[in-house]
Parts: sequence; C-alpha cells; structure tokens
Amino acid sequence: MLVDRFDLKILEQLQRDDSVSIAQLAEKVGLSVTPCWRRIQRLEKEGVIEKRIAVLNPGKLDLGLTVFVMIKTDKHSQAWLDAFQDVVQSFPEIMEVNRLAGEFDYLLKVITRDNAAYDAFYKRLIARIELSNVTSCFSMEQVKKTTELPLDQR
Amino acid sequence: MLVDRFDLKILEQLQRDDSVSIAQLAEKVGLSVTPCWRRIQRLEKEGVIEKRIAVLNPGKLDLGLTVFVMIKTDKHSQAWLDAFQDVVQSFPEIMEVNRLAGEFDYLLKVITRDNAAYDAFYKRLIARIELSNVTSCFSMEQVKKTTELPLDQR
DNA sequence: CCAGAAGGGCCAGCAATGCTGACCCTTTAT
DNA sequence: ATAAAGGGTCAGCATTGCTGGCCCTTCTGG
Repeated sequence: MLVDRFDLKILEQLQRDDSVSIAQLAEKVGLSVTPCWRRIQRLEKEGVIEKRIAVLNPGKLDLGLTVFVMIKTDKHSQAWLDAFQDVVQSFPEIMEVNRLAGEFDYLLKVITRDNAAYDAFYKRLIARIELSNVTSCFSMEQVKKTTELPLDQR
Repeated sequence: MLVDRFDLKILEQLQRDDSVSIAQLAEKVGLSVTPCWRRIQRLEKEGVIEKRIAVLNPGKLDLGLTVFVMIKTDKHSQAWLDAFQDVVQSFPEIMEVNRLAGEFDYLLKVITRDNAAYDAFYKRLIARIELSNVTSCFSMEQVKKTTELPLDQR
C-alpha cells in the first residue's frame, strides 16, 4: 500500500484542521464525498492517522515553562535502560524523550508551570534514577511551533 | 475567568481523544450534555482549546529522521533576529524552535526523510543565514512522545 | 433574611453530518 | 478483451451538533 497525492492532500488538511466536515474536505482535495470518506477510513485503519486530538494553549493553562534536559549516563545495561524508560513514562511533565547519537545520550523536553515546579520535578527525577550528567536548558521563547509534518518534503 | 475541575476533565479528555461525541464526553466528566457543550464552546472561544487536528504517524509517511540542531550566533541585532525568524518559519522541516538561556542560543527540532534529506536541508539552512556554531544531534530512538499537557500538575 | 446571579439538569426540535450500500462509468493492467 | 480498482452519483437512515427555553439549586452580597 502507498499514499498517493489525494491521500497527501487529505492528510495535509486534517493535520492542520480536523474540525471540517467531510463535504468541505472533499471539495478542497478535489474528490467527491464518498471516495474521500473511504480514504480517511483507510488511512485510519492503517495507522497513518494515529488519533484526533484537541491542541491546548499551555500558556492559558499555567504551563508556561519549557525546559530541555540533556542527559549523559555511564550505565549502559539493559536493566538501567528499562528503568529509565519506566521513569520517563511515569512523569507527565516529560513530553518527549529522544535517545541521541553523539555527546549526549538523551534529550528530554519538559513542560512545567514555573521555575519552582521545574525544580521540584528535577529533584523527583534524580531521586528516581542515577544520571551521571544533567544539563537543563531553559526555553526563553518559543520562536516556532508546529504540529504539521512536512508532507511536501516526501 | 479561570479553569475549574470540570474544565480540566474536559480538556484532559479532548487532548487525548477528540473523536468522541459530546454525549460520551459529558458522561465521562460527570456533566449533562448542555453544560458540557457550553464549556467546550467557552474554552474554544477563549483560546484554551487552540485547534482540533489529526496526528499522523511520521514513520508511515517516510519521515523517520528527527534531528535536534543546537545553534550559537554572534549576531545579536534585531535585524538578524528578524531574519532568523523568517528563515525558520519558511522551512517546513523545522517543527519547533526555542530560544534558550545558557550555552546555546537556539534549539531546533527538525524532521526529515533520511540522512540525505537532512543534509540537503542543512545546506539550504546555512545558505540562508549566518550561524557561528551549529551542532546536529541525531535522534536514534523516540523513547517517549506525548501531546498531552500535564494538566494534573497545575 | 432576601434577591439576584451563576450554573447545572431536563427537554424539545431542527439542521447538519456521519455513515453505508448500491450502481454506473472510466481507467488501468493483465 | 476482461477484470479489477477506484471515482462519481444518489438515496436514505441514524446520529450528532447545536440552540433556546425553563426550572431548580447553590452561592453571594446587600
């Protein structure tokens, strides 16, 4: 199975705005309603569309602080790795964790209310797992933020 | 205006799954349909709910490479800042840009198809704006990824 | 103590949308 | 030449979205 140009147009629209009716969507992508709807069904079934969600405004919810945490470890056992996985999953403040190639082992993106909340988080984190080096980079300003994948670059 | 416990329950549900009917949502949060619907309207009007979108699977769309780019600059004029803003906005591969406090000035999150596509992106980027130091950190594995804000931490 | 405001519950009802099946037609591939 | 894939159109039912109206309880301030 592959994703053709119609699919891409549908996905582009839906990842930007999910609140349109299928009739409107069909018109935008140049299909009639039925095949458009069938494609959406297929894309959902195949997992190309993972979920439909509401995007909230962190600022209005008193979650104004974003911190990137760079982590080095000297433990490279499977046991440590499993433990680390469990720990990061259990913290809702941790939005994203990537294992990196290069100087740092992990990069975490953390969202909290403020400095005090971050500090509390940090203490809880290092109490749960041993990390040989932790560098916190505070975000001063979100210059760009998008949830839209670059589908035109495929 | 503030966000009360009912609002939080509604937001928690919606940021997880937007595809439920209001009737189902109302039942989950312990409200009847009408007040639940009115709250959603209010949350949208006030911008707490920013948008409704479909989340796509990058892997199934041949967008398997995530790279974090750390940037230092020695230009700190308003003109450079404006130019930088324009440049990052114009690259769809750049998903997120944060201005940092500390050693690095900016952290970019970039999504591309593969190594070759990233390299092409990198060349286009440095051709567009002068950067004194650029460090690319390749993500080997996405250990955690969530779109759900930690509302219980408020 | 009373009055008013806020907000939830209930109900009714129309309009719009979601969703499905059936059938036809064109294009493409074997 | 034939079959399969996929788009177009249409019909139609069920569900949902959305709105207004009304009542009741709770809370708050005079």
